[in-house]
Amino acid sequence: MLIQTAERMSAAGQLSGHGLPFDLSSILVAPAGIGELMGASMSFTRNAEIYGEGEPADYLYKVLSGTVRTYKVLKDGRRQVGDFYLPGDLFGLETGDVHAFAAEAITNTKVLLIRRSAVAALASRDTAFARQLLMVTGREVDRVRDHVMLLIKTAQERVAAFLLEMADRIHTGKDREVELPMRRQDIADYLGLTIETVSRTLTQLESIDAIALPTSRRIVLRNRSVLRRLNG
Amino acid sequence: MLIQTAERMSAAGQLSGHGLPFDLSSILVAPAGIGELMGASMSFTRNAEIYGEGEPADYLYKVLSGTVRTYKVLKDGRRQVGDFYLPGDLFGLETGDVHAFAAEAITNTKVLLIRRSAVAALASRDTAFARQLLMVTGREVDRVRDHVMLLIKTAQERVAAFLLEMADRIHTGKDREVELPMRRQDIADYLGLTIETVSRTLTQLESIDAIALPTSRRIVLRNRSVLRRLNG
DNA sequence: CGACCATTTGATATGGATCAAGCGATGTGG
DNA sequence: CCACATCGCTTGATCCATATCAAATGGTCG
Repeated sequence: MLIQTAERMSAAGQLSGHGLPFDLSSILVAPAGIGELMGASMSFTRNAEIYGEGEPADYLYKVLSGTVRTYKVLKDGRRQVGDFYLPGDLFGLETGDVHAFAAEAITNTKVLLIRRSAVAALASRDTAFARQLLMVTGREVDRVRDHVMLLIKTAQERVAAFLLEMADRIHTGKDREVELPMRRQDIADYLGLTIETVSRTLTQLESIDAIALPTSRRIVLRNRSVLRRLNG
Repeated sequence: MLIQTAERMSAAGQLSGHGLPFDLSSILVAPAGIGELMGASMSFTRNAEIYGEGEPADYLYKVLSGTVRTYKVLKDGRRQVGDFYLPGDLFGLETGDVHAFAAEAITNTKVLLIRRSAVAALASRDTAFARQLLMVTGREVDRVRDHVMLLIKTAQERVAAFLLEMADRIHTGKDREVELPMRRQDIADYLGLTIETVSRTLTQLESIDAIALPTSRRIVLRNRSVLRRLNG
């Protein structure tokens, strides 16, 4: 990723510069926009790479708008999507000094960049910030563990769990409906299935009236309890 | 787990009581035994429960001797082993206030107990400690992510990766040989396979001279590069 | 020695993958 | 503004890796 091309703001400087206790929640949970006061923001078009696997992890990112996928590709081309990130979500936080997964924009996406060095500096100065950072990382552990639990389930269970999760995370007006930002291939690679199996499973869920598919991306959750029952 | 039955030591008291900078590495990487200076130690026999899923997470644990498995059981009985923990490894560190996975001793096991509240207190006082805690949690994220990558591979690839990992982590005298502490069922539930598939795959790896099986638990890595090549 | 438990091996079934086509929506150039 | 190319998705037919069901073998301990 070329940082030079970004519209840079005073961001990282402010982050590491002030001495006041810093509330991490402004990065983590504040509505998109507030965080913009302290970080360069950058835009990516559909399918653009935000960073590659193995690149130096100098920044962490907060989604301001759009959707992001992280993924890893095995030698033979199999791709595993690690997670999807929606507005307000933080991604790119790594243990090592390089990114273990690559990141791409699924739709046109705007992200806030936060210097990793600034985060580290602040954490070593501000205990409350450090605690929040630890919490965020801990939640990431939980999410990845949930992903492991997902991958041992049947196709029906995986797809049902995926739909419920997305319905929870994507806040549209009506809460019986989800507009999925990602393609079937992304879903398949997240769930460890093929695109055909995902498609067939959706059709099948439709046939038992658990969902409806007005368009391929728009999904109506007709019967959440049926979907929930499909979980181990 | 009933703490009352443990041989208690001054441990947690000391941990939270002193004001000196505390080196987390003594908990994390020091040889088993050193850590014992500050924590209750407790012993568990083969298959004994250390804590159950959903129990309050008041302690975190360091393996002094033996081996531990963490796991979760789905409604229908399918079991997923989260990870195996060997001497020196830390487990039971949670985001929430309850354990997301249960923990059991695989062999007779001795663990060091560390009060979570003491860890939290120390982290808020000692920046270096907090940083190390974050590192440990970050490494956990990496481990779980690796587990996800494992679960999308073929049976051969999973078993090969498992053997290589165990050979790296279990330090016996000779490094061509591993003595596995866990049963086939544990391996199967870790890899998301059945016990029969694990067994057959081992037999198959033996037939191509990648490994030898002097006994069912003892595995000789005859040809590491073949095993490594079996990875995506 | 005998009972039990762990592991292996064998026979068969099956869920999801693969291979292959068709269909619908979207966008582009004429 | 239409015709056609492209892309994303669905559907169909078949295959295969792993699960399931079943039995035999081996190892351990009272």
